[in-house]
Amino acid sequence: MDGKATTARERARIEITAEILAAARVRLSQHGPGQLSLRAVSRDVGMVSSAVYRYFRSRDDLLTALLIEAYNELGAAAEDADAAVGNRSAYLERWTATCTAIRTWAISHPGDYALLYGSPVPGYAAPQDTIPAATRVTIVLVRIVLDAHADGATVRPPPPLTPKSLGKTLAGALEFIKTLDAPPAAQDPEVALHTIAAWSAIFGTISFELFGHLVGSVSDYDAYYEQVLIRLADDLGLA
Amino acid sequence: MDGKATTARERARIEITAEILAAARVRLSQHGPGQLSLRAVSRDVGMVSSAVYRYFRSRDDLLTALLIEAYNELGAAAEDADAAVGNRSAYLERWTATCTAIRTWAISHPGDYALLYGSPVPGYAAPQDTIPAATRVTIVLVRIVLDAHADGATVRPPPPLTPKSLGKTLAGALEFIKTLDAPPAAQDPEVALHTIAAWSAIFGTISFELFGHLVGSVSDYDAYYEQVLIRLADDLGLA
DNA sequence: TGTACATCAGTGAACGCGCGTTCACTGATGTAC
DNA sequence: TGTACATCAGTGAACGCGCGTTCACTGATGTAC
Repeated sequence: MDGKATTARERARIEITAEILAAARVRLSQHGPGQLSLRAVSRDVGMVSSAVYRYFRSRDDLLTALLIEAYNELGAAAEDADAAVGNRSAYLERWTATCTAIRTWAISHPGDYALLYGSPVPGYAAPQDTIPAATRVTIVLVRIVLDAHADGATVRPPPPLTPKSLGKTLAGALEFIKTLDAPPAAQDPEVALHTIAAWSAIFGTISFELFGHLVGSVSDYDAYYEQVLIRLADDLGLA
Repeated sequence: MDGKATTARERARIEITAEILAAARVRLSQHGPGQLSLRAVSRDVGMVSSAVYRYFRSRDDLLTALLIEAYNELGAAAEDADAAVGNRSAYLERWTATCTAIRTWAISHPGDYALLYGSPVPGYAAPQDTIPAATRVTIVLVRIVLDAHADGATVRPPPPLTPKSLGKTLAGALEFIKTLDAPPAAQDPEVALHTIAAWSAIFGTISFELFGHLVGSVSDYDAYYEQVLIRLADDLGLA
C-alpha cells in the first residue's frame, strides 16, 4: 500500500465518491439546497440510499464535501480570472475580471451559490474544514487590493467620525492581511474596512440579483453589475 | 354586515388568525425558515393541523402572510427610526438611524430576515401581494437620498467608463424614484446606481454578519456596521 | 322570545409521500500462505 | 498457481419520523321567521 499500486477497489472508491458528489452538485444546481437529500442523490446516481453510507458517514458529511467542492470551484474561477490578466498592474481590470467571474459562476450554479451564501441549512453547522476553501475567493479579491496599494493606490481619507478603535474591530482582518504579505501601506484599518465592505457589497449585489430583489429596478444585470464594480474599484483606489 | 357590528365569530376569526401568524413568527425567529411547517405552527398554537386550513388555504398562503407581516414590521421599524430624527436635514443622521434600525430588526428576527433576504424557500414563489410591504423599507432609504439631493447633495462624478445606456439599465428604478416625487437633481442614473448599490450593500453586510461570513475578520459588528454606513453615506453625498 | 335551519370552527383519522439511518444479507475483490 | 479466509461494496427491507392535505364528523354560533 505504498500509494503507487492502487487496487481496482481503491480506484473504484475514488471514482464513485466523485460520481456521488457530481450528482449532488447537479441536483443542487437544478433544484436548490432545499431539495438536496441523501436519498435523492443516491437515486440520481443509481444506487440504493444505504450504499451512499459506504462513501459518506452521514448527510452532513456529504454536505461538507459539497461545500468544500463548491467553494473550491468558485475560488478557482476567481483565481483563473485574475491570473488571466496579463498586465499585473492593471488593478481595475483584475478586479473587474475577478468579480465578473464570481458572478458568472454564481449565475451558472445558483443552487451552490445559495448553499454557500444564502441562509444556512437548518440543523447543519459547517465544520472548520470548509474554511480554507471558503477563503480562496476572498484572498483573490484582497490580493488585488493589496497589490494596488503596494503600488501607490490610496483610499479616500475617512470621514471625521472614525474611532481609534477601528483597528481593534478589524483585528482579525488585519491579521489575515498580514498573512498575505501585505505592504505596509495596506496594513491600515481604513483599507481593511473598504475591502471587507466591498467584498460584502459584491456578494450582496449578486444575492439581490439571484434572490429576486432587483426585479423591477434593474433591467440589465450585466451592465448594472459592471457599473457597481467600477464604483467599488474607484472606492478602493484601484485603477 | 356593515362592518360595525362584528359578531363573536368574526372577532374570534381575526384573533385566531393573528395568533397563528404570531406563533409562526415565533417559530421562525427561533428555528429559521427551514423548520417552519404548517403542522409545527398548529402544534405551537394548540390546534390540530387540519384546523389551520380554516384560516389559511395552504402552507403557501401562510408563508405569504408571514412574508407580508415581516416586511411590514421591518418597514415600520425603518420608518419609525427615520421619523424620530427631528432635524429632517440631518441626512447622515437619518441614514444612520434607519440603517441601524434595519440591522437591529434583522438581528432580533434572524429567522424572518433569512426568510426575506436569504435563499428563496424551495417550491414557493412570492406572489405580487408582497411587493408593497417589501418596498416600504426601500422607500425609507431612497427618500433620505432624495431629500438630501433636493438639498444640494451630490454624488461624486462617475468614472470615465459610464455608458450612455445606464439610464435604460436602471429605467425601473428611475421610474420608481419619480413615483416618490424625486427632485430633478436626483433623477439621475448615477444617483440611482449609487442608491441601489448602497441598498444591496446594506443587506449584503447584514447577511454576511448573520450568515457567518465575517467570523474571524470582524470582532465588533456594531462598530463595523456603523463605519460601513458612514462610508456609504459619504458615497451617497449625505452629510 | 323561541324555534328551525344554516353556517362555520375544530376534531381525529387517514392518504401518500420523502426523509436519514440501521442492519443482516450476498457476492465480488483482495490477501496470506 | 491455487486455496482459504478477510475485507468491503452494494442490496433490500425496515425503523420512526414529519410533512401537506383531505374528509366525514360533532358541536357551537349565527340567522330568519
